[in-house]
Order: sequence, then structure tokens, then C-alpha cells
Amino acid sequence: MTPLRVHEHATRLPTPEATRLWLSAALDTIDRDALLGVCSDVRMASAGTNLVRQGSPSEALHILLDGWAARYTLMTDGRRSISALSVPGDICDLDALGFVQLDYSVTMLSAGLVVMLPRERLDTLMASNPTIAKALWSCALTENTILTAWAASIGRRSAQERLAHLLCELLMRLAAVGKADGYSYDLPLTQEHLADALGLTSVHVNRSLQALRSMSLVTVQHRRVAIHDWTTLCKLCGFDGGYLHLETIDAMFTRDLPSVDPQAPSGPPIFRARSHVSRFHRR
Amino acid sequence: MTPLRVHEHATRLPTPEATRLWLSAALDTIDRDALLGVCSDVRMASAGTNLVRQGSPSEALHILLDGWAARYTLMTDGRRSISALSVPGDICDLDALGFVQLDYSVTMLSAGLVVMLPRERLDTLMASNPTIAKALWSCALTENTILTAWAASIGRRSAQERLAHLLCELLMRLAAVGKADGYSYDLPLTQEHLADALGLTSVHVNRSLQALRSMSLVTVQHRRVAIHDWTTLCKLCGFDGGYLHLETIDAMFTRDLPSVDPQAPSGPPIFRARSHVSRFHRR
DNA sequence: CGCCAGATTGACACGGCTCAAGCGGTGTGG
DNA sequence: CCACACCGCTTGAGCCGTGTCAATCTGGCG
Repeated sequence: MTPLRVHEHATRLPTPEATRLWLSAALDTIDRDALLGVCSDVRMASAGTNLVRQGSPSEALHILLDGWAARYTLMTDGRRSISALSVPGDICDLDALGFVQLDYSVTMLSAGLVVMLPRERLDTLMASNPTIAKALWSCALTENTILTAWAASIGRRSAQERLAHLLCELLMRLAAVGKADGYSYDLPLTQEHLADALGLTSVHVNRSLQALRSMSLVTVQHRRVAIHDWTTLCKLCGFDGGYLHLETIDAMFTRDLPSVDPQAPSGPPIFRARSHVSRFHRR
Repeated sequence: MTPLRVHEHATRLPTPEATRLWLSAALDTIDRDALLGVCSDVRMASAGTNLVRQGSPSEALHILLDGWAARYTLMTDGRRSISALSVPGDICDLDALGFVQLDYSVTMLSAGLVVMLPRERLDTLMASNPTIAKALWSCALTENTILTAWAASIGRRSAQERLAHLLCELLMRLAAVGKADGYSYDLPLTQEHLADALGLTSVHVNRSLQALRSMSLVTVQHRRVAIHDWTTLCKLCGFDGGYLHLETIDAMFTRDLPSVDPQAPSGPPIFRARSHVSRFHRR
């Protein structure tokens, strides 16, 4: 990683418009400055750099200002599971706020810009600045929520549905930080990365991608995603972006991107029925 | 749910020994009293009661003092995914701290005791009491960590491994709150519940359970789990309880329960090799 | 031009799902 | 106290989605 002086990149630091970190929604200029005040460092990191290493102590949180990162766990026999993808504005390793040793690694998927916030300083800032504390809470809870959706997807959806769901989620998150280009965006993941994120093999990711393409729903090629039929894609996988808690920009989306309302589904679900669908809870 | 006066159950409220909520590790008597001070209610809930309903507004957090609860999401076509199991001491719906509407429901799996903490009051308490704020942070982060492991399990482990892993996790969590009986514990889940938690069908859960039993590793019968060979069970599924962050009682476990050290695996892993094991990240 | 990582394809195996029947407890009403 | 009903557990047979293995293709880069 190339260390840089903070001020050299001051102009590239997050602003509500350019890089909307989950945090920023609630932060005004004063709070934002306070947050920047505790940054120890801004670094340019190239693809493949490890920001955090599973099991090694870590003294600071990393916030992505630009580029992509992946949080992953290696199991003892070498299987890999990617538990989160970070896009600009995301905190890569929130757990570092409470734990010195993390049980995952974080690696850059593309070149990017990273700020580091030393745990200690952030801690004291949170104690004195309730707005920032709240913003961080909202990050933590949203992460939880995303993780929950992630697990549900892996556990209960078919390969195609999982892929579609991930592509939908990423579009919304990227649009929220101004990194989407209409219904298209850059996705610097190999099919193997996608496989590890979705609990599939890369071979099957490839085939599922082709299936989605043959339905004229999405094209994923040359590290770029183009969604051709958002509505159908959302229906196919039962996507509803509510869990992302992008309230502040929801208005924008309900205008631009047709959202699927889970409470009042329009027409019959197009999922194939499965017998292991659990009965609802009585009472 | 039967509403009760708080004081009627004062003696049954959490103490470090009896019911160790994730919180309690760090809390002294004063902080604990402060926390109890903001409780609005203690209720006896019977199995099947919904504490929280997906999509409905919720004004208070629920902490389980006794019994079991499950957090689950229903997908539009009726598939169900259980994203967390709560045991005594756990907060069932942490998200309620930040969001008014949750994207999951919480249901009691057994009869139990539940305390309710109104969001507002807890909010102000956290602002004034940093110890409690920290304790809640540690809850939130640990949840994240558990969710991550959950997803990795579903995505990358076989049915047997998943089951084994869950049973191991539950033993450690229950032991931490004094609800385990050596290597045995009560587990008020049907096989269908287990299936929804593990991303399987109940039929396959049944068969996997039999497989584990035939290896003399665990018996799960009549809502009771008995682990016969902890060491082998841990090795079978690559379980390492570090992610549960039960530091304070780890000492106890390293004495009683042989823990599997992931850094220095003893002997070759007994997993069947799989070709989709991802290459480690270079650099 | 040659190399290499990643994408693609094909043939095949298998884990886990589906469907369906039967079993055993337990609670309830006659 | 029995009969019935219901729920959850068990078992079997067959199928299909996804993994496995391995070869080939492609595009970017030195």
C-alpha cells in the first residue's frame, strides 16, 4: 500500500454526493470533519492488497473511499467464503471496533483509496459525539441486515436466484454512492469470487450467468454488469431492497428503479414451488 | 404473552452466573441495575408467540432471560430462513435499536421469559453510560460474527458438517450461560426448524442426524442433544469457537472442552477434498 | 509471439431435494 | 379408557441441481 498524507487527498474524501458512506447520510459538515480528524492515514491500495489478515491483530478500521474490497474467511481445509463485498463508503472491518483480532481477512478486489481510523481515537470520538455514534450504529445494523439476507439467499435460493439477487443488491448500493451508470456498473470480481460469495462453484456461476443472459435479463462481461430488465430480474429472485436501509435515497429509486413491493406482490410469484417450503408459524 | 411486573421477576433477572447475556461479561452491578432500570416489562411467553413481526413497527428490544427464540425471514414465496437462534441472555432483535421496522420476525421456540427495553430509553442510557454502550456494541459485533460463520457454513459445508457445526456452536453458547449439562443440552427445535436454519430440507436433516449418530458423535432425540465425542465432532466440521467471543469463559472451556486450534491443525484435515476450494490470495 | 489467468464447455457423478407412505407419540373428545 | 387426529419423525425410490474433472478457448500483457 502506498501511504499518503491525508491532506493530499482531502478533496477526494467522502462527500454526501460523491461517496455516500452509510454513515454520511446522517452527518453534517461538522461531524464529517470530526470523523476526518481521527483518520490516521489515507492510502492507495492496489488490487490484491490485504487490508486485514484473519487472526492478525488490527488497530484501525478501514473505510473504502474508492474501489472494491472483499471480506472473506478461509476454512481450515482451504475452502473460502466471501462474507461481504465493500463498495465506496463502506467500512471494511467494523468488527475491529470491538475486537483486536478478526476472524476474516479483507482484500482489495481493485485498486482503491482507503482511510484508516484508529480504534482508540474512534472510540473516544464516539463517546463525545452522539451523531457519529449513531451513524456507526446504523452501519453495524445494516451490515447485520445484509448478512442476514446473504445467508437467506445462500440457504434458500437457487443458483440463478442467488446471482440475480446479488446483482440487484450491488446495483442499489452502487447507485446510492453514485457509482452506477444507469442500470450498469463495473464489477471487478472473477467468477470464482462470485462463487465464493454465493456458495457455488465458478463453473456453475458461469452457467447461471449464461442462463440469465439467455433470458435477456443481465449481461456480465469484461467485469461489467448491464441489467437489461430490472423488474423481471427483481421478480425472478424476489429482490426487495428494503433491507439495505437506503431510506434517504429511496425516493430516487422509487422513481428511477421500479421497486418490488413485498407486501403486495403483483401477480403470482414465478418461483418454482418447492415442497420444503415451511409452513408459516401459527398464532 | 402474559405481562408481569418487573419486580416480580427481579430475582430471575440476569446475573453473571445464571444467565450470562453477551452484555453481562463487562457489566458490574451498577451498570446492570441501570440496564434493568430501563426495562419496561418482563413477560412470560409461550412457545409460538411472536415477539416481533416482519414489517411491523417495533418500539422495544427483547432480551431473552429464559427459553429459546428464533429469528426468521419469510421470502415472498413462503420459503423460510432462520437467521439466528437466541438463547438466554441474547438480544432477539438488536436491529430495533436503529430501525423501527425489522425485516425479520422473532418467535418463541419454547416457553420463556422476555424483558423489553424501549428503544428510546435504551438510547439515552447508552449516551450517558459508555460501559453499557460498549456492551451493546460487543453484542452487535458478535452477532455479525456469528452471522458470518452461519453464512460460511451454509455456503461451503456439507449437510453433516453444517449440522455438526451448529450443534457445536450451541453447546458453547449454552455452556456460557449455564444451560448446558456437560456435553448435553435441550434443543426445542423440530427438524424442520433445523432445516430452515441450515438451508436444508427436514428430510435431509433427519438423514444427516442419523449419519452423525451412526458415527457415535452425537445423539439428537426427544429435543435433547448429547454430544458423545466433542473432539471428533469439532474436527469433522472444522469448528473453532473463537468467533463467539466468549473470551471471559474461554479458560473454562480449554479445560473442559478440548478446543480445536485452527492455527495449528493437528494432523491432516479429514474433509474430503473439493476442487472448488479456492486458491489462497497471493501477496 | 508466447504466456497466463480466467472464462467456457462437455461428460459424468453425487448430494440433497421431491414425493409419498407409514409410524409413533400426545392431546382431546366421547 | 379408548378412538381419533395431528404433528413430527422415519424411510424408500427416483430425480435433478450442482459439483467434479479436465480440456479448450480467449483476451490482456510482457
